[in-house]
Amino acid sequence: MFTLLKTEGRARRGILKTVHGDIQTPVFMNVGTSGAIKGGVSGPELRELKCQVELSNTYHLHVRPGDRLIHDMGGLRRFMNWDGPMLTDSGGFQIFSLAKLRKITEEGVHFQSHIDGAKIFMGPEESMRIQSNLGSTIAMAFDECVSNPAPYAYARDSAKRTTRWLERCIAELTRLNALPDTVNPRQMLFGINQGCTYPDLRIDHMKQISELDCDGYAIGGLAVGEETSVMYEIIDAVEPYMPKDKPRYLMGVGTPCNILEAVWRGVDFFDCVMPSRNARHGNLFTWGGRINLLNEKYARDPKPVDTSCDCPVCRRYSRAYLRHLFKAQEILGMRLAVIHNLYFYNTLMQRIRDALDAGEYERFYQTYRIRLGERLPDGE
RNA sequence: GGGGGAUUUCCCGAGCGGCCAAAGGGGGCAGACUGUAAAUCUGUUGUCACUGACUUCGGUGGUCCGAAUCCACCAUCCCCCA
Repeated sequence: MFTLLKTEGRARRGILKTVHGDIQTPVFMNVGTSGAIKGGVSGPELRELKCQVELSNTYHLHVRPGDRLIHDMGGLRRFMNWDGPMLTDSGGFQIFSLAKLRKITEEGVHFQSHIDGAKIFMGPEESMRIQSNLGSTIAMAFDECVSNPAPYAYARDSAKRTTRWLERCIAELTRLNALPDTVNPRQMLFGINQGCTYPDLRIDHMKQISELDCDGYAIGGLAVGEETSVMYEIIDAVEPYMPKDKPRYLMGVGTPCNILEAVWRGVDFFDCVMPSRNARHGNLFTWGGRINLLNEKYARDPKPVDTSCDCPVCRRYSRAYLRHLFKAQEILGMRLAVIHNLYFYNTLMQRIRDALDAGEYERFYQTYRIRLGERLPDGE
């Protein structure tokens, strides 16, 4: 059940009530693909980092350790000790990211496991069965994430197939939710809009899937090769056709600026590997801009990563120490960096919500949208 | 005391007469990263007046049109014999 609390222009402030707790939106979901945040942050620790929703992946967990095993262990939330809401991605993104290891048919997709080369078949029904076994709060429809740029005819045919797959997902999940040993019998389903960079295809597809009764709608297939300006144009084009009373999720996005822009355009849910991956590579976000901890200029810098941040890392450690940990390849360095970046993203969302509550989002957005993408100026 | 082997750019290490400012690692410096095959990938790493010039391969002197590469002596290190 999604409740819209307030709007400012197209920007929305809402709450999604779920069986695993309420989700205050706009929200950023913290990515733990294989049932763990890379860099070593545990489920319970996510709470301290103000994480509301954890995200894991159907394909990866099916390959290892197997979704049936996770079902038998009580579901992924219990398995990884995360008691809040969880969203599972469907495996559709792996059609894009593992493009060299798969073959698409109407029925589904044949993957070659990136771990051991084993043949894996995943169609809408398989994806729903796996996600049901994982027991996530929200399951994502099995879609094809197409790499941009793509030919018009391919984009059109692929989007049509994604619609047919969505109908199959709905039928299968309805059946699974009714089974007696289902981990979460009230698992929700979000449909996914596709159509590459073609506004007419995007709109047609959105109109079609909005007639199917999903619990939320995602925009997929963006930030996969096209210019950022094109991504915004597509959101602008498709947003008017998204149901107002359901949550909207921009999949895989993005930078802090992308999020500010997309909230301004009416998006409620986000997820991205950026805070964790960049952290592992020494790239940290601050309210004054990005910093690369590996830079020599931080070798003797006693300041915290972000002088205005109250995360567990900024309260205790200097840039110099973190840089040393990275240089010495101590895993603590990565872990602390990931903690900071996730806290930053979750705090960014909290401040977005606060600004919306106060009716001051436009000012907030204009203040930060450029700054957050730039390098932290020297000496700050 | 006698015999043999070594010494290369920040480090390790290839090179054994011209195509060598010198392979490949490491380290250093910088950049990328958007529903995670990513603790990964890319660039760069002698100096400068930088599509060219200059200095460099333990030291000094030599051979040669030309030497990191050949010769002599010196220095340092390692191994074997006494």
